[in-house]
Amino acid sequence: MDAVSEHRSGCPINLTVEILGDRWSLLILRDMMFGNRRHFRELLTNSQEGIASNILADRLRKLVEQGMLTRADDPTHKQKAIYSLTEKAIELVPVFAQIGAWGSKWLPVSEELSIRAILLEQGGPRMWEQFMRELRREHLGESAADADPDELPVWMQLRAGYEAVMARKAGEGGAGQTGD
Amino acid sequence: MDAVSEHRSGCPINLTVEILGDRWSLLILRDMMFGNRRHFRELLTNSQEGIASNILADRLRKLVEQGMLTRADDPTHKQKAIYSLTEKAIELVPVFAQIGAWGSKWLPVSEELSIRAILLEQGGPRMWEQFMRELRREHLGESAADADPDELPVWMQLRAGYEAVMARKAGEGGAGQTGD
DNA sequence: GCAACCAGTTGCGATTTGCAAGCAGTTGAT
DNA sequence: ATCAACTGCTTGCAAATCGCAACTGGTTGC
Repeated sequence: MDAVSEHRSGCPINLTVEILGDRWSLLILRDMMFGNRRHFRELLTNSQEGIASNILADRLRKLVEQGMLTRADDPTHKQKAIYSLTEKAIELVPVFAQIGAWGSKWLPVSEELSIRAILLEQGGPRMWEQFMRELRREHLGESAADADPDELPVWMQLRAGYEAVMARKAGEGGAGQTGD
Repeated sequence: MDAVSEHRSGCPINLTVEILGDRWSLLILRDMMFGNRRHFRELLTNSQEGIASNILADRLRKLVEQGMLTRADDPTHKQKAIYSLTEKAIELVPVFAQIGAWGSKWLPVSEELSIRAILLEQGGPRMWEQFMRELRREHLGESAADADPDELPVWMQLRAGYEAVMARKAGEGGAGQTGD
């Protein structure tokens, strides 16, 4: 995958697989999009799936190379790096929505980890667009001029859904836990 | 991934990645869905990306294990095996549509290999549903009772788009090639 | 009878993965 | 000023996976 571009084929599915077709890249983007992680350590220690630090470093580097992420210094801490989603990555929201819907239907998901996918599916393209606007504001620094003040932000709707499930589960008997 | 189900997490995105997150599984499903490949050799020798036979055999076995495909003997040839998409796999059509749309927009696709993705995107959920009905008829043996006789089958629309691009390219100067 | 075709399998070097530990710095509290 | 905790990684290494090439046992059509 150098400058002379050694791709296996020019098919859009294949080219996407070449970028995202491994066991970690999509999960990192998911955590940045839906879990609001921006720093290396956040991604490392809050990872549900337990990514290793060398693999995280490698994937972040590749995602930056591919134009999916940008890396910037954190002004509050000389050693911290802030990773941001690019427009290219933000436009994966509909892909995530469809994958989340499919996975929730066909795979043995846990309720609290799939509620957000289900809400996003139910919200449809309109909600996806709204969520992408929120991500642009957060990651690309765009203004909130086009924001609809009457609508609850999508990230808040998703968090509320997650917390409702957790609260119900805690009440039902098990010892509940908060956290993202 | 045994009976005791050792998953990294119950997140729908993660579980999907565990099944499809490699460099070949999605491409095999793509070729079966959009290229109408049903036999081992078809998948092997017509693969745009050049999959190796051992990897193809391994992925087919895993996809059958996961309930994405079924394998049956071909009555016309004692050695031939017919692979069919299951409903679980057919319902990946919207995922493919979104990935194809995203890839076509952001990656260096070739026109003739992305025209089908673009047509599928433009057709929207209505076209995806129609295509899924066609796949159910072809792979699950469902009746064509619900088919709309006024509508050109999706696979035919996609093929027509592909051939139109190829014909134009051939006319424009280069030596064109047919083939799927 | 024989070439072509069928779905894979085998051997093997190269690459990738994943775990554990370590590193050179920075920060904040004492 | 000191020190523990935290920062984004890097390194070493064993295990698993990948991908190429050759090969297998059997079937089919001519």
